[in-house]
Amino acid sequence: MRVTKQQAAQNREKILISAASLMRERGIASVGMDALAEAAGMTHGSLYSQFGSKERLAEEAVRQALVENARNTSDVSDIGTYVSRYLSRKHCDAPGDGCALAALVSEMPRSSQTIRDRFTHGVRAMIEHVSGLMHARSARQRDDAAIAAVATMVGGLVLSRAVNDDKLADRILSATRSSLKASATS
Amino acid sequence: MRVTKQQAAQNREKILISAASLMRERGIASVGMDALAEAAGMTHGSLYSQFGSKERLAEEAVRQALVENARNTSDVSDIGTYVSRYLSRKHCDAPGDGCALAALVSEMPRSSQTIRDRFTHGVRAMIEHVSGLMHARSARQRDDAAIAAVATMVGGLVLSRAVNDDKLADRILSATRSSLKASATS
DNA sequence: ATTATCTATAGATCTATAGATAATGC
DNA sequence: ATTATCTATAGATCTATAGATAATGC
Repeated sequence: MRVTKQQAAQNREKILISAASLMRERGIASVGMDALAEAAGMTHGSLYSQFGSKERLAEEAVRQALVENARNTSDVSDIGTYVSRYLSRKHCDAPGDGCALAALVSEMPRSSQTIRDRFTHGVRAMIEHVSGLMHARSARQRDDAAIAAVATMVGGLVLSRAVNDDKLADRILSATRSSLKASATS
Repeated sequence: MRVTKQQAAQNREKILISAASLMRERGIASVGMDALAEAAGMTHGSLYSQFGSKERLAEEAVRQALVENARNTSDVSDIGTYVSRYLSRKHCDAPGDGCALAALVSEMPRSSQTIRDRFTHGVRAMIEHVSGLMHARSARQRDDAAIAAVATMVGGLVLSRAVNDDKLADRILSATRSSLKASATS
């Protein structure tokens, strides 16, 4: 049942992409190798021959999710668009395709150093992106404003996903959006 | 090995308090009944005779954690103090004694309805408390400002706990603190 | 007699590995 | 000959239950 090198590389990509999505949806620790294998359309034995361990697969899947995030937001060049997209119903309802920081942030205190390092790098990347969209005079002020904006976006998104009431979720999204837009114009 | 009714009630309290703390530290799903029993100084069989299932224990432990939160913040009557305490190094380093919303928020999308209902109630309670400390004219404006402040606090805290770099963690805490204090005086 | 707790264990699930299979790659 | 994948299974862990124990509560 051996496949071509090319096919094996494609399978690896497929595993990574589906794992990056599934881990954001269900959590790294909570999702099993069987579920990850099924999502990729293979048996779990194949995941082990490709990655060796769940930890290794998780490391690569976190990298994959962060790369997807960077790619999906690279076209955004103004803070209003960034905030509107991030704090949208669509983003709220699609954790598997959404921000890896919001999806994985709570697991980081219990994650390995390698995974936390990659996550931390992703946090810095998001802060730098948002900082570049800020209008404050000094770089320090822009960074501080960006950090606060990132915290508000991540907090607003995870809270809107957590609550068991759609109206409250929408209220959280709209209140955080308008707060960020008000502070951006001041 | 039977104990008095009073002792049994005390044991139940002890289990609840240590479970509320351990679940905030390690996550509801990630902590096992053995670990919860050990933390309470009992065997896991005792936890089952007291609560029947892990789900039931988790439901009560989430309630316990939210009650503790309400009690710990009931004395705070100005927004500056609230923000300073919430976004402090001390709070960041003590998830087991800290805000249940920040500790459990990411698990809620995968939690039972009962647990999510209690969590949602806790979110409303925090918003209402913070709203009462806001200076805006209308109730609607105060609520919106409170929601945004809660999102910034929760986001800032979970991000500072997640990153693998103490300097960045401190920067996140201080930037979110100053952002919230600036918006409170405007 | 009732019951809070403990011990032992069942059954499910999870990570991981060994060995077989079958097709590629040299 | 090498290797990507699959099958079968080991070993650990996790939730849960049955039955024993021993002291309370009526």
